[in-house]
Amino acid sequence: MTTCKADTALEILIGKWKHKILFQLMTHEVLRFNELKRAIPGITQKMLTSQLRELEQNDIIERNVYPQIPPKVEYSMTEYGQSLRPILEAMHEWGQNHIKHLEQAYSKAQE
Amino acid sequence: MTTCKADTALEILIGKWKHKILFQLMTHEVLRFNELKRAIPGITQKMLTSQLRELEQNDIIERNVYPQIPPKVEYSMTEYGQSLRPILEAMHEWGQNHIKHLEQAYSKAQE
DNA sequence: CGGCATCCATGACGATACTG
DNA sequence: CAGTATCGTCATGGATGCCG
Repeated sequence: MTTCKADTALEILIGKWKHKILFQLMTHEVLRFNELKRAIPGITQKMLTSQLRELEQNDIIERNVYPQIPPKVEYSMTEYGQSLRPILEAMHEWGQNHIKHLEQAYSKAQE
Repeated sequence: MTTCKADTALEILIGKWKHKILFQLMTHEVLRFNELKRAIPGITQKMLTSQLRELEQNDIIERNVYPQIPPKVEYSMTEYGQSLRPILEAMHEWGQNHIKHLEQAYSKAQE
């Protein structure tokens, strides 16, 4: 416990977009490339592609290519990827609470 | 739940060092500047200082200055900061498991 | 549709030196 | 002891254009 292995988890979640991608895939089961792109405002194709590749390499998500024209590629979480769910949800919850916390701190500063 | 507030939590944890600092403070209650520096190999003074400042601004840690020569500054987690503990621990645990997962994937690749 | 290749800006991070 | 201050770097992320 003296050494910190949270690095490993953070390495996978870090990046401006990865957790957002995972959130979409946690709530949608299966999504196509452009569905993800639409669901995540501001992300560029390049970023979406690279982040998906990294998540795929880490066995967090699965990439399914349908060899047809026009191409169709579906992304979904792997069973292993599901193990991240509690962490993501905990962070999500904590984040929401933190916003309240900030508001409280702000109103106290106004007194 | 459609929007992802995990951002907020990640913003606080992101950075190469913040989670390591928090881990030390989670396991040690109170630490002085140089104690932290020694406990986290590779970190520079500049990084330690800046990361501590950011955590302090987010009300995660507390900074206690003893006005004396030589100076003495102690850092500890705030009560609010303790709310991050479950997340850090979950990530730590997940990280350890992930290492095993990688080893399994590797040995399978060898078959 | 779902990419990849290229170029470019920014800022996170680091090395080093100095200070009350 | 616990910091600033300054400067340099390199990776991350972003904009754009082309392709099967």
